[in-house]
Amino acid sequence: MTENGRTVTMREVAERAGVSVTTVSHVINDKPGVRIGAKTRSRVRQAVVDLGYRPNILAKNLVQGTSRFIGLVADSIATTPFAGQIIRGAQEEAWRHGRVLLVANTEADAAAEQNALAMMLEYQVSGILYSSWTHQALTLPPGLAEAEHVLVNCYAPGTGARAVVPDEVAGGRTATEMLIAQGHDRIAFLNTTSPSPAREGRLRGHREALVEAGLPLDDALVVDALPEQEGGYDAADRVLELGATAVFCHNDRVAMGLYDALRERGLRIPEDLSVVGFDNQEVIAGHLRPALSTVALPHYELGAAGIRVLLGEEEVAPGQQLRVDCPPIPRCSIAPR
Amino acid sequence: MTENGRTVTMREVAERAGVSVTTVSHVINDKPGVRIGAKTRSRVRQAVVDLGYRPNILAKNLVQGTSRFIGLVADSIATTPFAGQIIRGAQEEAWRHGRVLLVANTEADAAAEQNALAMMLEYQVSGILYSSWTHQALTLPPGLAEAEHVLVNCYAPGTGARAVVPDEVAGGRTATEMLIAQGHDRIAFLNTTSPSPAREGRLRGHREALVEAGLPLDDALVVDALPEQEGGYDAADRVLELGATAVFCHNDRVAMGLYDALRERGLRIPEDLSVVGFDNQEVIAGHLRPALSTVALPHYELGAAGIRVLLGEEEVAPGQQLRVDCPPIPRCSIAPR
DNA sequence: TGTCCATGATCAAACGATTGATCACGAGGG
DNA sequence: CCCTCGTGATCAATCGTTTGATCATGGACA
Repeated sequence: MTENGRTVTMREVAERAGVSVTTVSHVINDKPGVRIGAKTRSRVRQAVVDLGYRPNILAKNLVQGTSRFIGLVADSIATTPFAGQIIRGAQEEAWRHGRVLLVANTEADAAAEQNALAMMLEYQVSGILYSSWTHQALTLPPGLAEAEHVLVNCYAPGTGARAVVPDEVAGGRTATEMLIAQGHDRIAFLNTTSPSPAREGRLRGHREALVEAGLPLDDALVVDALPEQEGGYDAADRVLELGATAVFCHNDRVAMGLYDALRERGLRIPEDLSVVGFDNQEVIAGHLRPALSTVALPHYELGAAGIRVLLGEEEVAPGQQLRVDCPPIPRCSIAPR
Repeated sequence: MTENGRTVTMREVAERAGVSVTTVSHVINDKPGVRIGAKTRSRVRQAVVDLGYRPNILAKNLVQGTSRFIGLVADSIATTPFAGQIIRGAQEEAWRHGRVLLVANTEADAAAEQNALAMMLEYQVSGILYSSWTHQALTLPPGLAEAEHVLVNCYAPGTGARAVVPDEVAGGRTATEMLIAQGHDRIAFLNTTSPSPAREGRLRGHREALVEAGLPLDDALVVDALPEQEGGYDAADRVLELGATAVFCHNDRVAMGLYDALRERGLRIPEDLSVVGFDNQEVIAGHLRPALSTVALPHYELGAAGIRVLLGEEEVAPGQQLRVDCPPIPRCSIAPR
């Protein structure tokens, strides 16, 4: 719309420039292999700016039979700040490729999910990113198969769907190495109790790091903890009993709880105990005292990589997972032994 | 696309049902005032499901001249979890009205913003929501005026643009009242130092509540604090000197800092000091020990209300603001005097 | 003078729907 | 037997673009 409220069409531009719509189209799109005189070109360009013309992409999509839409269905923007990062990553990467993201959040509601998928298909999306805020295995909704799709932060065994997930194993290794690098050799691991790729993966990485450093594997040092603030708080005594000098917490919230418990016992971080978290949940990790050293879940990258896989810019075989690095975020909660 | 990869068009449905496209269109849209025999109807319906036909909304939009798109430009999904809630609110409300949200985040980059606006206009959005993650005054980007628009969590004085903002004054009053209700009469207010609608509004609301309760206005009780964790941490001594029994913190991060400082001094919340925050930043407020009582910034509602205003469902005069309530979120950090 | 060709621009058919106007047909009334 | 009318369905134009085919013009060349 212009100021007068009406939509300016290509025909109006053509009339003002005294040429045909075809010519206008050719000029605007710089169609190669088409000859338009220099002065005609500039006359058209002038008309375009004079009228404030904007092409109607919908019409363009229609005739070209291609759309620049990519769908993103997220299961919960609500409950977590993480989803926002996935969306942002996907959105910016899509943008870079001249695509537009159609976001739908379905709070784990199957009906809403079907609706969202139907809508996306109606909008002729060229592909769909199906994301989950927590790294997990899941079954795909019917309908998803009707478009090209890539899973983000989740995977669907046996479906042949390609997925982009965080590299939990490498992440667990990284966290542990951050502690080992400072000379710690008795490291407790507050791992979550609920089975998940995160639980298994981080544990494996943790062990790999210990083995690599020639440290003993002591199962007693791996203690169960609810993956929340309470878990860390409650596990504090156990950690102290074990005589650990450093703790790898399954996530930042657990670390937060541990902080509180230690403070109440008059212990200092990192002087008395070094702590490393996981997730890099900004508001927590960045604002604890001392700021929490942690390992980041690469949500932004997951979203962005999802788009790249969808657009074929990054190769992933059917049924395979692309594992994205979890980078270390050193802050102030680790001291040398 | 169906399994065979091709897009099913209305013509194919028509052929299979042995009728014209017109008839198919009429049946699918249940066009009132049009007569189609019962058996033809069901033949068409059957063909639709057989072929897995989905209407091409782009074509529909084109001929009808209306689009179901609404644009949302957000200045930073990146730096804050709040933006996510605005997006979610807008998205769900748009959805309820059968609209689709086109999200663009422009990290305060003017060029990106222009791009985003251009893109949205090309997609024939029927309106644009322009949002900021922090409640503030700002100047509108050129181009925004080309479509109907509503500002969310910000306002632009002198432009006549309608805005939806949180009711800071009422919020400040609410927070203070939560403390007064428990018998507190000497209440410190750790207010931010940076000028903003939040600073002025919450202070005004704070004062209104005191006056209403017949309490004295003591300017000494309003102390400056950086609106971060550090601000709260550093202000702890001052609060204790003042002999306040309760503290209203400008935001949850400030409260978090105050928590730390008090814990270090061996003081307990809420027994020794009652605390109320502002923002209801989930990860913080919900996970502090004790959980922080606070006042919520209604980000979800802001987004949703923005859509309603845009769609004319909620009346707001040009240049006026719609103020959205900031509801109290009682948790465990306030004790009776 | 007639032919050929490069140049510059237009024609017209699509894309996939919607929609007001129109048509074919048989029944009922006069 | 003709006219009218209700019923059921189709015709054809339209939305704003793109795009392969086509046309008009004038200069170079034989």
